[in-house]
Order: sequence, then structure tokens, then C-alpha cells
Amino acid sequence: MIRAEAADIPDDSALRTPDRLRRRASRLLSQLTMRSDRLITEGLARTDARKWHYAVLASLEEYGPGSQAELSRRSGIYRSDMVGVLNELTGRHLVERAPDPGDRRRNIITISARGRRHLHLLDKVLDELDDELLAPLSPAERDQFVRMLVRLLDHHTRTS
Amino acid sequence: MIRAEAADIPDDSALRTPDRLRRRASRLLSQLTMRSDRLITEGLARTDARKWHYAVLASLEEYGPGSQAELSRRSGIYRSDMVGVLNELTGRHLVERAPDPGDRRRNIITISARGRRHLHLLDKVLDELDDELLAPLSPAERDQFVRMLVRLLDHHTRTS
DNA sequence: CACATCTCAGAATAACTGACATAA
DNA sequence: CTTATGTCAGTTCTTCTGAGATGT
Repeated sequence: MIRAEAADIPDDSALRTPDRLRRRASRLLSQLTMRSDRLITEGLARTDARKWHYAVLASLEEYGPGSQAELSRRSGIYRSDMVGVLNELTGRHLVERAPDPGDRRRNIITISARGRRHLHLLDKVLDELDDELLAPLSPAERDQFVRMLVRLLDHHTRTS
Repeated sequence: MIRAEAADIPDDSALRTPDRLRRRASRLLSQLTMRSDRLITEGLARTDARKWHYAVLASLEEYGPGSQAELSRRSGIYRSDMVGVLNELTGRHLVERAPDPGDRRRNIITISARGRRHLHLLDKVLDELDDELLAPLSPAERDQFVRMLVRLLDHHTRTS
């Protein structure tokens, strides 16, 4: 009897976990991030800004001026792509690019007053967008969620 | 006195939340997903498989055979890209593509026995990879995390 | 006629690589 | 001689758009 019952309930992971596709953390992350990225990109576009602008400006305000290679390390943008980002930012007078007298290979990038103002605007925009992104979560849950993301990301940056 | 104290603590969001860059849910998501995607892609590559293979095979096992357009809707892969994925899968004899007698525009895609076996292998591989991805979280936290992801994703798929 | 399906060709974007000149 | 920097050119990968041929 017991045997017969066991035979009726096959030990098949597909049956144990229906809707697998919608439970896989990796897939959920990919899909959610796709939405999130679009939300952010479109939201920033309304202010004629891009993600990288924010990353660079915020890193400048928080950690101070630095060389392009340094900014690249801080923000995760490739140093080959940093050139273009800085071209845009200098073109808008949001940062200044000056040769480093102490090391003539380097440029020292500094945020301008205008850049600082722009950054604060972007911060507001992003606050709203993150709010929209996390809308279904309570404040406590948002906090939890962000903490978990930080832990996961930290783990995988150390491990890499 | 109280006023003086307040003056010492400027109401500046940059100062209130140092390390902003590392707290923004949208940025955390992007960065974590980049790691996750690489993990998954490389892990599946060791089995000579790709993400889309899994998505299509799993959807076939869970919801049964379907036309290409239907699979496209189920899995979120564009109709135009589905063609290539199915070419690969039929090439490996993991699915079968047969014209629908009832509607001659359609192909009916069916998972093969071999495809089913392959899917179960991929499921194991992905279980391990998701485990690696969520390593820093306790089982209860993983559950919470996944639930939150589902809620967020649902919200943004309805809202879109 | 409007609409759906499968297919292909290619745009647009982002991540990434490689190499070069210059300088430390 | 090795390494770091800024720059440019170009590959790869993915998402996404458009359109054509066929069929409902």
C-alpha cells in the first residue's frame, strides 16, 4: 500500500515545484532588472541624463576628484568607456578634466558646482524611480531587500 | 542649542546617505544581475546549454506543446529570436517542430524524451547555481528574497 | 480586408577586448 | 624593462524593430 502510494507520487522535481520558471532567483533577477533598467534609463532620459553620468558624479561627490582610471575602478565603468562618458560630462560643464601636474599620464576629474546641482537633481529623480521600483514593498521590506542585495553583491564581488 | 545642533547636521541627502551608489536598489539589481547572468551563462555553458534552452524546455514541460508564438509569450523570448533557439533545440533533438494540421501557419513544438532528460539535468545544474548565487542567505531569507522578487516582478508586469 | 504566424535582416545598446602612444 | 594611463577601434552579445511571405 505504502509502496503503491509512493509510486503514485513520483519524486519528480518538475512536479514538486510547478512554475519553476517563475521561482528561479536568477531568472527573476534578470527579468526584474530588465524592467528596472528600462525604468531608470527612461526616467533619466527625461532629464537628458544617463546612468553613467550619475555613477561618475556621485562617485566624485562622495570620494572626491580622481583620475579617469580611478573613477573607472570606483564606478565599474571600463576605462575605455569612461572616456566617452567624461566627454559628455565635460561638454555639459558638469565636471572638469585637468592634467595632473604630479603625474603627466593622468587627468584629474573634478565635479563642478553645476555638476553638483545636477547630481542633486538626479538624486531626486532616482529616489522617485527607486520608489516606483520598490512600490509593492513596505518600508521595512525595502530595507530588508536592499540589505540582502548588498550582502549578495558583496559576496560575489569578494568571490570573483 | 538645539538650533545649533541642527545646523551642524545639514539636511543634505548626500551626507545623510553616504555610499549612495551602493544603496540604490536599481544599481544593486543591475550589478548583481550582471554577476548572476555570468554565473548562469558559464555554468550552463559547461553543459553546452544556454539560458533560452532552459526557458523553452521548461515551459514545454510545464504547459505542454505550443506554437512558436505561444512559446514566445510564455518565455518572454521574442518571436523573431525564438526561431534561432528552436533551430538549436531541434538540431540537438531536444524538441520537435511539426506543422499544425489545424492551422497551417503554425508549427507545433513538442519536447522529446531526450529533451526531457536534458531539462532535468539543467534543472540540477541551475539548482546548484542558484544555490551559489544565494549562498550568503539563510534558507528562510532566500525564500523571502524570492518572494519579494516575485512580488516586484508581478507588479511591474501588470503595470507595464 | 484585417490579423496572426514564421522567418530573416538589421538597428541599437552595452559589455568587453586589444592595441597604441605616452609617461612613471 | 615593466607597469599605468588615456584613447581609439572594433568584437560580441542581447534586446528589439521592421518587413516579407504565407495562411486564417
